[in-house]
Amino acid sequence: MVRAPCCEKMGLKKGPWTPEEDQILTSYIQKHGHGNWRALPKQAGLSRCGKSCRLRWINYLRPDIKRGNFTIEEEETIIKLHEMLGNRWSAIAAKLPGRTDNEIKNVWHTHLKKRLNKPNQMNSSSSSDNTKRVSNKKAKIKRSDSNSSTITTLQSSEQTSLNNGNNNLAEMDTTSTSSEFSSATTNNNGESKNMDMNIKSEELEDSSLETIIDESFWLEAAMDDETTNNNNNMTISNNSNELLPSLQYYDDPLLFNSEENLSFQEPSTNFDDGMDFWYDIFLRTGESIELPDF
DNA sequence: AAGATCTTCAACCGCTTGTTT
DNA sequence: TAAACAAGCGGTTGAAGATCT
Repeated sequence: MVRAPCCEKMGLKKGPWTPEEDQILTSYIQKHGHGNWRALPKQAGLSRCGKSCRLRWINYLRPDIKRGNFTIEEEETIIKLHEMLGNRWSAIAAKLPGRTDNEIKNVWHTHLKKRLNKPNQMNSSSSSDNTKRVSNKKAKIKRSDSNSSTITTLQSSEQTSLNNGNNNLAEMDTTSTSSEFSSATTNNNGESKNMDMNIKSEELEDSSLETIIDESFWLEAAMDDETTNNNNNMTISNNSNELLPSLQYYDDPLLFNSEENLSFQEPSTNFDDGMDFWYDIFLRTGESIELPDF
């Protein structure tokens, strides 16, 4: 593919947009829409490349853009979705109406990432939201290629701490920059399923939270967090066409609220709907999920 | 008060993906 | 089928403002 010449070589303007340019772009799109971004600047009379116009419109001028600080709920959502989706900002933005991928990316890098890396701040916060933030920090998505994805989980260590009152990550080699360990989960038939957990150095930094936070914290979190209300095991077929989860509930009333009735439907193979489905499953179970090929 | 350092975020860049010819 | 094109995505940059020393 031949790359389109950059703005500079075309003699087009770069850098911050002026209010006049904003006005021209806004009024043009309101009148004519944006059929072809490449042709738009010329037709609108702007000395910008189409790419720049598109970005300005999508990230700033669009009428449905939500302005102002992110709410706690929005931050929660970003954190949860980031655990599932990783740095797939556009996919995360799709779940937050009025927010752009760029904005979410910035918020993640400037606020949320730091916050999650500072357990003291989370514990000292007056808001219970931070408790949820940590307790929800159970899984990460691993998308090694476009055909397969895995939501991996830190819950095995968490589970150990809850069940045994022992909060350590004994199986992890925290001295290496990239470690692997496996956790065995049990399916309905009592069979174990090994789940690879590829922990990169950055993730290790995050997972070290679990080693710092004491047992009582996790007990509180378990009581507080909806994701631990249903502490299920899930059987997942290797065949992506047969991804119907089966559930096995723990008897522990502390961890499982039997009042809540879980029901499942056939997961969609459409990415957005499918992600909704698996995200919901993930929230309910906190368990690793191998995603199908959407 | 002023310079240094840090933080934030709009914008850019290069690459990938999807569509058209 | 391949090339060309357009749009979209995520990583990165850099200017401006805030905070620190």
